[in-house]
Amino acid sequence: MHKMIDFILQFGILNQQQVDLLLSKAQTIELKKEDYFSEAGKIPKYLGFVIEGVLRFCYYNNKGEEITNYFIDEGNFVVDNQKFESQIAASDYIQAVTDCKILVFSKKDWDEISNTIIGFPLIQANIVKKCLTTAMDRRSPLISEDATTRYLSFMESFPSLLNRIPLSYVASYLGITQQSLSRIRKNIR
Amino acid sequence: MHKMIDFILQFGILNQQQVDLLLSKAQTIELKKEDYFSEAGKIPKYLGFVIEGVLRFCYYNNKGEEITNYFIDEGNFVVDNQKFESQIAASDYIQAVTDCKILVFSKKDWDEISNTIIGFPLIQANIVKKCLTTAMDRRSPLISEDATTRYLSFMESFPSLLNRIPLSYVASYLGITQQSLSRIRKNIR
DNA sequence: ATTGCTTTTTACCAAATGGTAAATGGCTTG
DNA sequence: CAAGCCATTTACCATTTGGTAAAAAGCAAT
Repeated sequence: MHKMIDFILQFGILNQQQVDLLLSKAQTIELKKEDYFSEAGKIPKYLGFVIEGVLRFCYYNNKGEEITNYFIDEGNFVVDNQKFESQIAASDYIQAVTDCKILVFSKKDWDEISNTIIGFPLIQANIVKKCLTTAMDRRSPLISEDATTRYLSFMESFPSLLNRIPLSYVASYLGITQQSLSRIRKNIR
Repeated sequence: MHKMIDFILQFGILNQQQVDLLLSKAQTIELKKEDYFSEAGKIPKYLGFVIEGVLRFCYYNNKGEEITNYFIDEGNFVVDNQKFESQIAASDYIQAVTDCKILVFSKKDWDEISNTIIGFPLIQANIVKKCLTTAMDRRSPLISEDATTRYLSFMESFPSLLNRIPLSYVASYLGITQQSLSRIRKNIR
């Protein structure tokens, strides 16, 4: 539980009463591998903080290929930002890559927290900013480099994920086929 | 001037006095093509709103190649977010691609605005969120598609830029060589 | 240990992209 | 108009990556 509070406290100060309010609203859910946290076409129900496990953002492109956009692991918030906030149907799936334990807040509870704790909307906006910036910094270099460099860069971004997620997801994250990634790993060894 | 106010008003309400404060702090600067708005290794001086012209974010990768990361055109804020806010040396260059007219705020003035107008920090955070989300939505699809699709997607993202910026910048934005882009354009015709 | 299932690696050839260099086209300046 | 400069296009071949298919390896259940 406290991991989440520590995370939030990086972005603003909360007193004990406010921490208690937050924790009182949090529910724990468990997802099995391949379960969806939220689905394209549906309005996201929850904002979550990952206690254990790995999730991925993914979607289907024009050609029907499944593309992995991003990974989220322990100690991070997982949420379809724009869509949760405005309660609009999502365009991405958020799927458990491993079994997951996630602390979640419903939209209603989250709004109540936002309305009760002065300054919470700013804290929240700053968390989102941080997450988006990190995502951007990880994702951008993947465009202008060759596949080998992209894979090395992935390993730097997500060192703990390497042996926990299928190669096919990594390949799609890197924008190459699984076969190419396999070949690249062979050459690196 | 009003374009900027309109932009801000999407994210929160300001009264006339607050609008006047903002405008009183804004200075207009002009950049010639290829001038830098901010430079890698230097602390960003300004936060700006582009009145006229196009700028690009770029950096040099390990191999010394110049990579264009993003374009900013009229009607948008241009700022090295994290770095301006925390006054840390930037890692990217922000360069004028065409002659530009930009409304700028110094860090000192911007802070004064933030401290004076209640709720302005939240407005600001929401603007940044919006810009980052847009950037992310434009940038992400570039990874998992072939070069032709990436170019088509670029044209959708920045329709007004096509005939205003050198092909080499677009190519680097798309992660391909100028020659490949030229070939792709030929095939599309 | 064996079976069946899934993931990963290989292999083969086709297609796309990179790298070097030269040709073309467009624009500015004298 | 010509000369010079820069951006863009082409051409050529080497390299990388994709697509299809099969083999190998890992893993779980019996």
